[in-house]
Amino acid sequence: MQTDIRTYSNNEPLVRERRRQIMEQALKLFLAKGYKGTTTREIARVCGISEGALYRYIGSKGDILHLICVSRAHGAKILEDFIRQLGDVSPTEALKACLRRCFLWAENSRDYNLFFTREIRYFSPEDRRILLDDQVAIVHFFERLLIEGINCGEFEMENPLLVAHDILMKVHDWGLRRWFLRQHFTLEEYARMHIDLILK
Amino acid sequence: MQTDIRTYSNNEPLVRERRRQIMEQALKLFLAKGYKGTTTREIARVCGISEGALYRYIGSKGDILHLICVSRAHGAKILEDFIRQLGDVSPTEALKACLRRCFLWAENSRDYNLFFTREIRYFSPEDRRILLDDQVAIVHFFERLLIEGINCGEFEMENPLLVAHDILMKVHDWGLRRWFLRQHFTLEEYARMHIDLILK
Amino acid sequence: MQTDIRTYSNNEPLVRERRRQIMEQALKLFLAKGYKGTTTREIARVCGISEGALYRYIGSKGDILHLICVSRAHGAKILEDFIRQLGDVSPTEALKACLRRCFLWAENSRDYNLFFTREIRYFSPEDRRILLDDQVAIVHFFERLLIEGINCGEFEMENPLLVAHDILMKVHDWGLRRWFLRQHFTLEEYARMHIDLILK
Amino acid sequence: MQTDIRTYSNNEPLVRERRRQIMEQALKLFLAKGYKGTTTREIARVCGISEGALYRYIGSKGDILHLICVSRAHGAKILEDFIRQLGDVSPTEALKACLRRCFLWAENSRDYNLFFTREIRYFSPEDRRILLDDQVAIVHFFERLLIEGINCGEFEMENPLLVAHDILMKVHDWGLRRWFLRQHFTLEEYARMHIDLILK
DNA sequence: TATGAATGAGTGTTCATTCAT
DNA sequence: TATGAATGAACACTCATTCAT
Repeated sequence: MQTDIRTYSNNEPLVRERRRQIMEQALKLFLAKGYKGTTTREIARVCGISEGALYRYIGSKGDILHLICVSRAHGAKILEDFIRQLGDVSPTEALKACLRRCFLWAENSRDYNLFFTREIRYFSPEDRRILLDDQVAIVHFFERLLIEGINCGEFEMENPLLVAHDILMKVHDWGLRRWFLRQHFTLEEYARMHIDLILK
Repeated sequence: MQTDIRTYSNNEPLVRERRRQIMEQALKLFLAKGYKGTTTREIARVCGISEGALYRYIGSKGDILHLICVSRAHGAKILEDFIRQLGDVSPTEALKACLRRCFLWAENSRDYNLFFTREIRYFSPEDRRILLDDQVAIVHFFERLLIEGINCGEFEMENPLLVAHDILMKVHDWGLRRWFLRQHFTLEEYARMHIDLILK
Repeated sequence: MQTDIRTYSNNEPLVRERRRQIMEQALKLFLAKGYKGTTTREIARVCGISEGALYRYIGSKGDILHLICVSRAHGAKILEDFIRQLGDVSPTEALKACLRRCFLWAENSRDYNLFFTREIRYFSPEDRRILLDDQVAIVHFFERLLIEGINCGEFEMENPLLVAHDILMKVHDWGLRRWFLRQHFTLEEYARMHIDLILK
Repeated sequence: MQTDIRTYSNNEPLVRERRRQIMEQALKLFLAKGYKGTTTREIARVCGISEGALYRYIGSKGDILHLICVSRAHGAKILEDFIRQLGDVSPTEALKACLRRCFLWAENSRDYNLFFTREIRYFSPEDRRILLDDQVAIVHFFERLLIEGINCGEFEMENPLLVAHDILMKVHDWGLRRWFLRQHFTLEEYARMHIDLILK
């Protein structure tokens, strides 16, 4: 029974910080060797703590997945916050800015997105739901943006949902196929070119 | 030790056929439960053979990954063969046909592509190289096609490599994000819309 | 998942025999060191097999408890069978014979009874039910015998249930406090004296 | 290493009181979850102290067993004290009173007796000796009482040791098989009936 | 003196691989 | 050749005990 351990000092900043460290280190290992291919011993070692200490901060190996999930499934929220701060701009300007922001997010969250794509199977059903819902929310965020632009007469397109999905795909791609893209483009170039392409 | 087993009856058609069966059955399990989450016992059972017999056809569990790799990392080759059979057509027509062929391939190879994406880390460095090279070859195949079209004056674009990469991305996407796309499009619709989009 | 192992050759006599051996050896260890104090490693070692082999025959350490339970919770049945074979005798004779049989059972099942008394906590609720029910059934078996004798006028007693319970208690005691009783009585003597005492 | 801790403030009443508390609380847990099934963390928590503080009062988990042993293996002494206070009464009266006292002791010490029976194996050999010696002393206490009565001509029996042992057995039984007996008798009834039975 | 984080050997269990039959 | 029982190192996780603060 480890639950008692995790609850009685649950919110202390020190514990939260430790958990963040564990999550960060574990993610690196998971990316390099796979979730199943990584042992708790290795996680403890790269964190510089003993196996026993590891279990002071997590309840089980699976808990690390949950920590990763809750700390990173916020793509849609980031965009919503971003557009709110953007103020009153034309749909074209808003789309451009959001796309740039989204590519930046993909760059920063590259490891997480890669991990979610690869290891989605090992997340709990609830966490899986959260992860997928975030993806769907991002698509619908861009769809709304596009529809607004269409209504203003700034864009013209047959199927805004398809284009919105295409955007998310490009964004992910920067993470997933970076090994290839990096040889040919910087993020700046890649983002600009795709923005041009989408806006035709 | 796998080498001694694999050498003594390496080319017999029966052995090759068995290996294909094992690979096919194992892949299904790997997709459902992950490579590490699948036991050799399960593989033997779904193949209808004993655990001992399994090791007559493979040298180790990892060998199955190799079998999957060599039997399926042929995307570029399929396209080359396809275009050869296509005969003498305009770049636009060739591109359209190749795109359609490529979406079809993505549909048929969905499981394999998904598997490669998720479990790439468990492949040997050599096999990883083979897999990545095939992806690069597909991109360059489309790049050549696009450049040909530009030279003929049929297409016009800033960066054919970017567009070529975009194509591969869309193709993979049909497999990877099928759970979302299927709700909104059929493969036919999706292919047609993207072909239109690319050709503007 | 070990269940698949246990099911496909479940009934083969060899497997059953192995299971019996494991149960027997494990019980010895459990008695000497307690259920929780005994490791599966030790069980495997005294059985002369590897840890992996152990799990071919049992699904978990707890399963051994179940094996012990089903193989030994038959005290009431033994008595019923015994009295059936006894044929037509007077209640006094029947009681005498059954008491002797029951003391013999206690002698033979000493380890099991001791184990049940000590480790009842670790049995599953279902097995616990089975074990307690058997005890209750033995008490009621003797109660019936006593009531019969009372109705025939052969015995005379205030509360046959109390006496029946007293009998079971004495029987168990031969097992539980043998270290003391053995110094003073043989089983034969002990049984005879208690039979006299009960029949007054 | 427990010795150094226990020696330096061994006799301070505060320390002794703490130890008593720990023993009392730990016993409750041991009874509910078994000795091996109870963690030192749990013991510390129910005592309202930290894990580190626990080790100021005990040297090891096993020490708690010793504390339980020395504080409770006094059945014979209780009876000796009781009979001394009883003054000058007939053997029959003395036996009756002692039996009643002993049933009461069994009722009050039920948890301890149950614990000793179940977990005897985890006690040190020395403590085991102490516990068994107390049992033997109780039997001999009653044996002496019975022999006295026989010599006075008040009782008549073949083997007073057997009867003495039978008494202890009945006494324990009230604790061990209480789940069954409670359904049919109160302690009062049970004691009275057995006293009648023994005195014939 | 008291705390509770840290330790690491040990637990039950799994599974790729081997090998007697 | 085929079988499946056997192996044992490795896994996720636990807990009595220690020790810096």
